[in-house]
Amino acid sequence: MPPRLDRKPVNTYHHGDLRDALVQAALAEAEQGGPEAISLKALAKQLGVSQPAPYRHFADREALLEAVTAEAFRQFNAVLREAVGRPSKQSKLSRIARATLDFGLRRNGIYRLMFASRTMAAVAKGSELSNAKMEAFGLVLQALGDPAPGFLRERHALTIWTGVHGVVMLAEQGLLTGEAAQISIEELVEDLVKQTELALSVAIKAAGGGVRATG
Amino acid sequence: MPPRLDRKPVNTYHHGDLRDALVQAALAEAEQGGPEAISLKALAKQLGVSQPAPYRHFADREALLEAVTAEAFRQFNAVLREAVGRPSKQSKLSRIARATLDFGLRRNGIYRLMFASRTMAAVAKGSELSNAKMEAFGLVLQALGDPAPGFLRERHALTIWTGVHGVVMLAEQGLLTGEAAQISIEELVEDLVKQTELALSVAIKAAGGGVRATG
DNA sequence: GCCTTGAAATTATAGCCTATTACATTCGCG
DNA sequence: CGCGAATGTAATAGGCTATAATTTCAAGGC
Repeated sequence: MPPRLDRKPVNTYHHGDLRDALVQAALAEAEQGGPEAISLKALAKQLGVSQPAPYRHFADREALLEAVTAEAFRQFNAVLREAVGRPSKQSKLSRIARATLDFGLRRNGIYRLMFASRTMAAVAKGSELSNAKMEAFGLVLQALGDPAPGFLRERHALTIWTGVHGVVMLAEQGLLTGEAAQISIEELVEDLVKQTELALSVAIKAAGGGVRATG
Repeated sequence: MPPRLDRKPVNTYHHGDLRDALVQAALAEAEQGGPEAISLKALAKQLGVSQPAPYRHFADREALLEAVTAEAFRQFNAVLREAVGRPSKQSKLSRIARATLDFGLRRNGIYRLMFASRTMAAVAKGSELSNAKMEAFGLVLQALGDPAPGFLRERHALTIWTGVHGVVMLAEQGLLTGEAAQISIEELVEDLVKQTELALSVAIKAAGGGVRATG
């Protein structure tokens, strides 16, 4: 673990905390223009160091993206936790879905970094990134509450997860605006939540008897 | 010097059909490595022309990507039409969903080009690309059948559309494999379809009385 | 049949970017 | 204080997009 020092732009030759500065700056960059907007060279210039300096801290561009994505997931998870914890009349599931939608639309560049870039594909299982990702999914799972049997919860959590993801991605591409969609995006997500809750209640009722195991 | 390609052109200096050759070659490239694998320089070399040659036919890289995406949508639409037309015991909706899933997983590079790249975002409304996209959505809409009132159909078509999209994207990122998912991807999509059909039937029943119009 | 003309392709070049190598500087610990 | 490890720099190679100026070719008017 690299030591997390306080922010110190003091030094001249040694930056002090270039690694963290790079991650933060890259995150800001991605927020504007998405993953492809992250340029090591530009970041180095912005931070006042030479171009190759970042390579002291990251093997290559992909390694930086991975670290940035991990940080992004941490922020995302914080948002989800807040949404779950907040007292509300709405169901936890609805709150999670809305929070995700909101994050995905408002901070779309970062969202794409997390869910729509090639970065995640080849990431190791025990990595901090992988863990952060799993935690996010765990929060959705949790939001479905206790009543549902394990495998049902997982299944419906995935449905919500993928559904909201789809909405965000397509909305951001303009595929949900124009002639195609006279429906507001919020309504769409709300429908998704209701559908899932409906299906879940039906499934629970039906599962009173024997239940087949998935495998 | 380089042997003439398998396409039709017979000419030496003038390629004969460079534009189309570029689109086809780029599509093949994207099939392997996704949108980011498309390099004008590499394509030019592969086709035996100089690097700047492609710029005679496309203003910039983005313009090529747009043309390639349009072609990809044409192929996708053909697959969907086939799925809808094919006689089957399963519902049209289910067939559409499965066909989309299959396309999204098997030809993932192309799928990402269509649905997960920045290309679509800034595309004009009347363009061939935009039209091809709308046609795809229309096919989903069609698959929901007549029974549902217009706005309900649209809403549920979007739910399916976004849901399957989410499944494909997350699956391809490995977010649906490992500890998280003991559920098979196919099951997930099947659930999605059933959920939608269930919700649709409930909604239709409920809509027997007054129906509010969506803005 | 020549000869102009414009489309298509070429060479040359500029400017980004990632990444590596070899060298310089600073930190911090004994 | 001094030395090694960590950190940063300069120089460089190579890939990419894109533009400018030039050359080649095909075709139609005369």
